[in-house]
Amino acid sequence: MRLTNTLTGAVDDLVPLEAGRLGIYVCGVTPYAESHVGHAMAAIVYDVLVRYLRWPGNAAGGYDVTFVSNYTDVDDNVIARAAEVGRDPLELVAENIDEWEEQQRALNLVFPDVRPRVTTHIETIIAATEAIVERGFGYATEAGDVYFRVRAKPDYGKLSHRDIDQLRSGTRFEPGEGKEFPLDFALWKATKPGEPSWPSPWGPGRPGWHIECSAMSQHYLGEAFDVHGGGVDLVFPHHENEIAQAEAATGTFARHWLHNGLVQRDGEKMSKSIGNVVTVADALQRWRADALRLFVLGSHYRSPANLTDEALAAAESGVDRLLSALRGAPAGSGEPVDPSPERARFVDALEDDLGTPQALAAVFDLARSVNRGRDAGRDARAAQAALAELTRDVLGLRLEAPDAVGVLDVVALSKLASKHGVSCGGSDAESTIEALLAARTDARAERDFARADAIRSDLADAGVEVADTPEGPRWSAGR
RNA sequence: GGCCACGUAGCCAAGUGGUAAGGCAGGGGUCUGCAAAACCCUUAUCGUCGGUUCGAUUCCGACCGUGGCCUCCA
Repeated sequence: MRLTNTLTGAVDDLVPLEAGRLGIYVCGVTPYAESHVGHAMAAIVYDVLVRYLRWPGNAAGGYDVTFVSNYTDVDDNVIARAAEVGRDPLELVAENIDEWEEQQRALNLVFPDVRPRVTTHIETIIAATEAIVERGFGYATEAGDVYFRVRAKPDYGKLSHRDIDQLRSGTRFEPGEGKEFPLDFALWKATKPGEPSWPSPWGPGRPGWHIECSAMSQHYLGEAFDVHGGGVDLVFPHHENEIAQAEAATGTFARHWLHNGLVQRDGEKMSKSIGNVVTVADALQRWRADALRLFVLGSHYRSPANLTDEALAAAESGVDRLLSALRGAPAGSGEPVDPSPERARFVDALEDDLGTPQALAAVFDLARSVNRGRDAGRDARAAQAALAELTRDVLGLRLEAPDAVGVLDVVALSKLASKHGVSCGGSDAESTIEALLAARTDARAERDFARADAIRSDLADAGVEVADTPEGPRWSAGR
């Protein structure tokens, strides 16, 4: 598989350090506030990457992937936010993590194998900081802070492709207290009153930003590992600093750096100041998880994804299209529909820098083949199975018919039954609907289309869509 | 101000030195009692202006526009 590597600026082959195995670390969220669709986009991108890499159908026959993604559960943002709302920082964080994990389930995301948190890896982080200091890449101040010595690392800036001089000019890096150089950044921050802190060789304090990711990723994946990912906004300084730290401590680090584009709302940056942030909770309220996923996968992961109501409506329709192609599996006769051309295109697309838009095009073409074959009375079962495999296993779509009964109003339905003079066999929604449909089928047989259409339209008002098929009426509940 | 992306049909979005995937929406048709779904047909010359080339949407330059990073951020 080929993937764009920010470090080299090229599309590089993904060559595992150990044959058949891959270690992937993705920067997770800092759970100081509600998660937004940007987090969801990143999560979906790396979810599909991991699903694809594990999939036996990929060009390498499937990798054994270890997927690690962290929670930075203590940092400046967390502390500031907790103070703002007058809550305990760790409690606030726990709540946001719980909510996000519930949403991850709703989004059908594969959980990382390890979800390390800063607060449970303080020892690891202190050890990494000590290694950096011992090797001369870090220094402690009298105040009990520890800084990374940027000038000790001549290749600092190699990820974001900038140099130290360029960074220093034209910016407002403030020479912090005790810093040797304006660009030096904190590995360890001495505690301030009211902040969570842990004992360390430099006194009580807490980890700086950046260090948790280099320490925890190496802890779980080894000093050198395959892939490190995150949003483009993390390239500098976060990932740049991670590289500096990890290489300072161990001489090696991640080989392949992946960065996803950011979500925009109606062509504008999503930001709290503009007030256009769409939270995951909002999004899940308005759109199906499958539609959100289809929306994200419809543009290349490195491009910005412009979230508009129209784009999501299109994605919703796209989901329905796939859903209807997966419905029913007539055996048919004659030449079976062969899914292999689309399957090959799908694999080729993903092999080439995770080309989900083209993979999706192959999927939609396969859906058309299924429908076409089915209309022609051919055996479309194999094609349908392939479609289900590609969409569900690899792209992580659920493509389940909506949970019918739960959302229906039983009382309204039984009123309908009496309106149409139908007695139902049971008191549940399902049997009421069946009874109404039976009455409609009778009406149609008697060519009483007025009555048949009235039943259909009343059911539609109650949220039940009715479609006539050669096998008889089929109903489904809308969302 | 510095660094870097992007600008493709009504909307979203791929892609290529030799006249442009897919989705949604629209138009026409088939099927249906009528619908729905499905199927078939149909809808672009690729921001502007120059340059290189036999030929550019694809390469180079300028300009305009949008976005990202340089400070917290997926």
